[in-house]
Amino acid sequence: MEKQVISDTSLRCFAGYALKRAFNSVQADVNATLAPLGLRMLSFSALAVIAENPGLRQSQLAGALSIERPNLVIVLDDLEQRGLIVRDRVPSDRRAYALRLTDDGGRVYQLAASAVQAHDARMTSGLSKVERLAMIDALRRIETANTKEQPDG
Amino acid sequence: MEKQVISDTSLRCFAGYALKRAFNSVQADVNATLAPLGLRMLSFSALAVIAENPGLRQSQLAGALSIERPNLVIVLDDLEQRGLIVRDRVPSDRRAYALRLTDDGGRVYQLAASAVQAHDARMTSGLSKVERLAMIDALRRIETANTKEQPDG
DNA sequence: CATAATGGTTATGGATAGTACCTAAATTCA
DNA sequence: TGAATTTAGGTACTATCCATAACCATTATG
Repeated sequence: MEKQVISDTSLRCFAGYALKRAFNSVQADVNATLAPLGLRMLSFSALAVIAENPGLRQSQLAGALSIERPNLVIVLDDLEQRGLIVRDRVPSDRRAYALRLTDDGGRVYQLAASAVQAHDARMTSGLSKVERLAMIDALRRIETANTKEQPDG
Repeated sequence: MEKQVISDTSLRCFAGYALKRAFNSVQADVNATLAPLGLRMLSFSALAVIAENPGLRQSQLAGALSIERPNLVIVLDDLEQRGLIVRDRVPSDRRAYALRLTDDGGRVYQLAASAVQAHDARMTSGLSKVERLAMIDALRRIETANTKEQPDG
């Protein structure tokens, strides 16, 4: 039985198809990278933004990560139970929590950041520095292509 | 209450983060584009590859789409029930099915392809033709970055 | 003080992707 | 030929990701 080659030319010309395939590959690799630390793509992203913006609130974090608030709750529950973050009460607003990394969370984040750095370099090893930056810039423009910017009142 | 800006600089330098954000945006838009036709990203991709390779078998389609066989079954069941594809028996191998579009499936695929074409143009409207092609090429290199190519026996 | 808006949560569902396992049929090989 | 293995398709189940609706407590608005 000959393994005849299947073509997908009509899909290959779509940016979205290339995006999907590349993302699947990257996601599988980054999850494998983070699994030993008990993290996933989303929980690592959460740690990174908390590390960079200590004291931010959950809704701000959800906004920064472009996810809905309910989805963040589960992620933060997990990180909190494992002692990587704390939800401090905000004195001025008793509804809100101020998110911070614990010392342990900071250490885990540093380890994870190094691992993700290596992962990212590996995934983009076929690109020059210029190509890599151009691609990131292009992706950013795609991300905001259909973001209806409503003018501030 | 001032809306303080949350930064994600440490994540923005990762190609994978840009990829994830762009993909989420594109996926939401393409699903909204295909919803009126009763299709999703995956079922549209399946139609496209079947249209381009009439008579191919399910395992070949799964391989072309880089998904596992069980996940394809549900997609094909749906397309078959709606009369968009047929599973013809292969005389030379009674285990296998030859996948083909019906006339109706061909028409729906043409409509969907036009809609996706417009969607893709909209998503990449912020890019020049050269930038767009460079990005697609870069994404392809990322996709295959960690694909261990095992030499044929 | 009544109403609306906000922060966080719960519950739920859809889309995606993976593994384990089953059957029928084809292939390999002793 | 006949047993063991492989392959094609399918079933069942699970995990992740992301979204919406509805809810409670608190704060802001009028």
